[in-house]
Amino acid sequence: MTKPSPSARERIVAGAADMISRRGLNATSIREMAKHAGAPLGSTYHYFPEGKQQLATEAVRFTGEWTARCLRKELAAGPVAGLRAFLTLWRKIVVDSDFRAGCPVLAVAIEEPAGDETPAALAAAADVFTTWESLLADSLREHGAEPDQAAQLATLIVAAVEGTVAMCRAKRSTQPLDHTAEQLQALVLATMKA
Amino acid sequence: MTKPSPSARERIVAGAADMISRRGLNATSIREMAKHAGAPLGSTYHYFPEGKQQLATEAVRFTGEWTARCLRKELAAGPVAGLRAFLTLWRKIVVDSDFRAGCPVLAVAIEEPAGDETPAALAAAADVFTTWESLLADSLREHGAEPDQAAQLATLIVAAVEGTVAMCRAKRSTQPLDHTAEQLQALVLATMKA
DNA sequence: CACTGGCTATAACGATCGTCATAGTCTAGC
DNA sequence: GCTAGACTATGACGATCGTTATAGCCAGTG
Repeated sequence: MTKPSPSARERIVAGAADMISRRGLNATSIREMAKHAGAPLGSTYHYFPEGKQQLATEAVRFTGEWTARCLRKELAAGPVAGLRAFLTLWRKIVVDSDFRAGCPVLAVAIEEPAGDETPAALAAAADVFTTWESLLADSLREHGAEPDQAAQLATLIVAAVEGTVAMCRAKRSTQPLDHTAEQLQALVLATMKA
Repeated sequence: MTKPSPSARERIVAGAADMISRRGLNATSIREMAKHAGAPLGSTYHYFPEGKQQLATEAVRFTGEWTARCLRKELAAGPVAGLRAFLTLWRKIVVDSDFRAGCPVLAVAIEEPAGDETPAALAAAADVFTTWESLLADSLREHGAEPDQAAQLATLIVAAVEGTVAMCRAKRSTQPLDHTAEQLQALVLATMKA
């Protein structure tokens, strides 16, 4: 059992998530993903026999789980801490990339399939959004929020953060994140108190 | 004939905005945009000599102005009415397209340029976001909101709506829009009252 | 009438796409 | 050593991309 420092497969998935978050799914070629991960093109189809759809699906799930893990850990200290961690996580991605990277889940959610079937990657994006919402909503409920208020606010948080990250990229400024952070934090506090 | 039907140029821009909102910028070819508008490929480069970047830029501006016009009109009846119109506008686009269309401004904002220069289309997207925010913030201020609260809330509204539309597409459900609408409406009311 | 300029029609350019096929290399277990 | 299977290397396939070039049509003006 070779025990890989990030195995080639993992490197490809992580790199694909990064590239998709910058250029979008359709604009990122499999050749570039392979090169970015230092892997040969042939390996890509060895690890992901279903091709680009499979790779995109795994990249979405990878980002979703990584973020969910971070969220889960910080939510132990309460919804406000979780919210702050969520915001900090995306702020770091935006700033570190000089406003060039965003959320690969959003990028995949926005591009329609060629045919009319629902691609696996889109379904994976929906799952990721739902997971994030559930984590936030559960924590809010545990801290005194009304059940439906908690669900609504969780949706608002996820949607607002995704939208804000995109706005920061367009404006090449973190001001939108500052605004959204203030408003969401106040709203979470108010919802918990009620 | 004053203007028998939208001119060929306008049809191309409007069609491009629609296609970009469905498939993303990079996945929409100029050939498809021309065909979708019933125009020959040659005409595209006649009307838009700078190529795809120019067409994308005009599509973003077109959507931005169309939406701003709608927003301006409804904001005359106050921030709550404006918010409701904004939400209704995007809900209609999502539902009428059977969850296949979204916001072309967001789609353009998310895709990085090939080189490292800032493409005109991205700058246009930033302008559109800023315009929408200003309309909302001004109206909020006119109705009793604190100036910085108004700016923050305006950013939150635009970001949340953009993100929510994307979530609705992924989930193939309007529930995210319902959640976001409730939360934002309550927040606008509370901000005005304060 | 000829002419001009906006628009169309058609074909081509090199590049790159997703995918597949095939042969070669490496390594673990017998 | 030898073989099986995991991985790499290489190259090709048809298609489509953004863009350009060139020739043709067809109003309106003189």
